[in-house]
Amino acid sequence: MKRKPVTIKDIARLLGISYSTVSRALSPHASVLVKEETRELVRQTAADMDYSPNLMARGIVMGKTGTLGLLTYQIFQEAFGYQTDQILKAADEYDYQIMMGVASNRISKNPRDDQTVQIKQLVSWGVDGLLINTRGDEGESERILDVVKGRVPVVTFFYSTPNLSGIVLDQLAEYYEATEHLIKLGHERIGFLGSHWNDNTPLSNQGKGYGLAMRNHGLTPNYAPVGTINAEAGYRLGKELGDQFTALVCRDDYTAIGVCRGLRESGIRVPDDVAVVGYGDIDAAAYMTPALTTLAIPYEAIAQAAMDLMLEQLEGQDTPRQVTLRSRLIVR
Amino acid sequence: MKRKPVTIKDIARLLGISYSTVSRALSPHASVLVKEETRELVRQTAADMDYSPNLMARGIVMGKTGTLGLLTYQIFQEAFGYQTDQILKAADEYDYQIMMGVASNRISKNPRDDQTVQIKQLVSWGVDGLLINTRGDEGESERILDVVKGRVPVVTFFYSTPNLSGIVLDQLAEYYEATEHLIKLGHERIGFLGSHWNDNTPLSNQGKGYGLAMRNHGLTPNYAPVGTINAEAGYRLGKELGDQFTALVCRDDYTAIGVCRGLRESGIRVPDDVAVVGYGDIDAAAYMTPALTTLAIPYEAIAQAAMDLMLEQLEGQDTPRQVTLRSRLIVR
DNA sequence: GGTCGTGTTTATATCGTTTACTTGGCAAAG
DNA sequence: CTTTGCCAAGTAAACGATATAAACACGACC
Repeated sequence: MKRKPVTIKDIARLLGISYSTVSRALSPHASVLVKEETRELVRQTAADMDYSPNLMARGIVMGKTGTLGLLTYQIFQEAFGYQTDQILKAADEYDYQIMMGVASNRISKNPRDDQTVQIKQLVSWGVDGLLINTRGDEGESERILDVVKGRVPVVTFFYSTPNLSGIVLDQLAEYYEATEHLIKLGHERIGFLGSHWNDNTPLSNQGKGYGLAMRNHGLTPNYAPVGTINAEAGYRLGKELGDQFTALVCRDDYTAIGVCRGLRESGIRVPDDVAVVGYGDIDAAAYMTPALTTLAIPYEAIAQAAMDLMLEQLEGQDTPRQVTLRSRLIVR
Repeated sequence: MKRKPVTIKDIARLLGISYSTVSRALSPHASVLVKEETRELVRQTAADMDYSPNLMARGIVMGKTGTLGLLTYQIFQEAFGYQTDQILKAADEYDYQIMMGVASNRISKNPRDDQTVQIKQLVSWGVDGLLINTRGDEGESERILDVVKGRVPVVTFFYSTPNLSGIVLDQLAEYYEATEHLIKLGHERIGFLGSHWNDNTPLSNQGKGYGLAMRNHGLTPNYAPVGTINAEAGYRLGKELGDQFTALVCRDDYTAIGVCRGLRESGIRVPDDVAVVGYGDIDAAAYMTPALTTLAIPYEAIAQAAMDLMLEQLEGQDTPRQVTLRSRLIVR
């Protein structure tokens, strides 16, 4: 029972005027010339008829849509929500709509969740620009460049992408600070739960920061690999660790929460026997017992900076520029 | 330096054939008749030229877009991510794209985060249907009906919307079960942290279920109001409660986590002195100490059912139908 | 050799907009 | 009384696709 949508022509026919006049009257650009009287009449009847402009038609003739594509992945993490919320807000500030694409790790019938496929989709939909939450894997930058092919401006955020404008989180510095914080508290046997510092990927910057801090203070770094980001993985690890460490630096809050639980189940007290540092400052982190010391990601600043870089490119600037931001250590 | 996008005409010109042939060769509908040889040639050159179809143009002439609008709010909650992820998956299964709109409670310069404004936007973008995460506030159903005006099929989920197809969570039954669980454990002084059972909104079904269970077992219900869903609110409440109760039923996991913390700060042991039940089964719930007993929302089933109802309507069926689902009590 | 059928391609209309270009009025100026 | 100028409204050509109907080969058949 789908009702045929009301078009500009329907309004014109009803009012007995040409449809270009209707288009003009309804135009958001106030500069166009229409008699105030007819404009008011058209606006009124349009509202009465429940007219809503066909944005596809508008987009096709104007060559732009006022819409930015936002591409993320691993949507089910809390961090995702915070980041997206801030980006929506920042985009809104400049009158841009957001069209979302999600490239998960899920295996789908169609390979739609592939990052490149999602990018193609968004470009095909005519977005004016692309905001991409990078995952930091090998060759990501080239892959993005290759599929976008300069058709739309791109701004990435989270992990560094050479040759593309983007926001980078200086995880090396962040983890250096977090590790040093633990060292200053007197800890010596500090472990790191995440990617190895010798993997030459952006992901390993966490480990690099940790390793650097350790060595700079004459301590030996020691890491345990963690694959996926969830509490379960941390939990299993925590049960195995025993009393090997007096402090642990984790790749994320979920891992941290899991590891706390795992340790406690092996009779180790947190934070008395082992101090744990997370990453992300999820809502639960502050209120769990014990409260989790963690690094708070500057979601709002990231969104702001990303939007700035995007507008810059939309206005013609086309040499890529990187902005570096830092998470704040929250000691609890 | 935005490169002009390649169109079907560009390909036709290059190959010296008419552009309708190109359109046919590139058509996803295999039924159209083109010589296999030319089809292959066109496909190849299209790929070489980095052609990507303009989905707006396609949508405008076909009268449909293969896209469903997904409208949510309070995106920063973990539940949102899980739900969205499942919906993306279910939609993908039937070859539908998702276009997201987010109506937050945020005050914006433009009233874009308003539910009705978002719906209008999505409809203007030509979505074939609308999946709406309801918030359960007064008159929501009428508001949605009024703005959609039958232009596209609608399926809601979470809170009941009369006259619209939708998935409803039977929170009354869920909270009855959770409360009864505590009663069977021997608790008598059980408090409820959420909306009052006499508010005549869908939101109050949690409280109704709790209240009913209490009275059915000869106990007196006792509730404390909680406004926003976050740990902070629960925390403040927890500090005030003292040893008033031996068990607490909460409107959500965040509140539960906060209240645990608050109680503990007033010297009350959880779960020894007070048992706490949450709602949502967020990732941290299972691994915090103590592990949180909670109600797990059936995200996947909701997504599946929502998609079923949507397809039903897309195929012509237009009498609204409601599907009721239940969260599973997870005792920890 | 003309008629027919079959398999491909091409011309053309259309979708709902915007916009450059015309046209029509009407008052002020020459 | 014609010309100029200006404002408002109408005409028509895009935009990038799909779809329907018409044109075109080309061999088979009577």
